[in-house]
Amino acid sequence: MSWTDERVDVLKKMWGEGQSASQIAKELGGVTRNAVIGKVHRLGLSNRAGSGGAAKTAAPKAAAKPKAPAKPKAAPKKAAKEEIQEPRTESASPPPQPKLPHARRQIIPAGQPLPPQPSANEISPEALAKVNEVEKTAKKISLMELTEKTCKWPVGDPATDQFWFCGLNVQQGKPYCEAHVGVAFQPMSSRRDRRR
DNA sequence: CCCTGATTCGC
DNA sequence: GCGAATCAGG
Repeated sequence: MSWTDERVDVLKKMWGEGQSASQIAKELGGVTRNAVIGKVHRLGLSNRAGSGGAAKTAAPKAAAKPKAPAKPKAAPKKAAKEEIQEPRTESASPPPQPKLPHARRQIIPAGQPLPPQPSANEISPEALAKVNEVEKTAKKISLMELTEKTCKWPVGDPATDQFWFCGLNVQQGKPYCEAHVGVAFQPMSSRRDRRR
């Protein structure tokens, strides 16, 4: 596959939306995430920030990279050195789309085998909000569609057909997606043992 | 281990 | 220009 206009377009769009390189690669098909990233760089839109910013996983790395290759697979040539990078102040990036802060609380029929919802009053509002968001965009997969990589967070009442599993990509290792991990695994904070 | 993006460099 | 390999961080 080559980078046709349309494909580049999709790339730009998705990258602008904050999609990950791998996601974009999957979407486009025929390319790996490396290809996507490489293209992104060549297009000059490496960082999605731009405004004065604070790039979390980008900036501070730009420097010399003294490799000590134990695998002389390629002759370590000294490539042209990039002098000083000019932090262009371009603002061609599309404005982020803040979701409406709908505090829509959905009353769940409270089955029994509901996920470990630790007294839903001490969960950080942040996490809850996030979960609510997620449940809107969840893939809503069935039991049999669960895989090692799908969030296994159940939603709805198992007794009704209004039941499904989140199905989003799991956070890594964990059984839930990031959002659900947030409410499922509450750190042991705010749980002060006021007893006694 | 999974994932991310960043960089290098042979092609 | 392209992207695999690699690096570096979470």
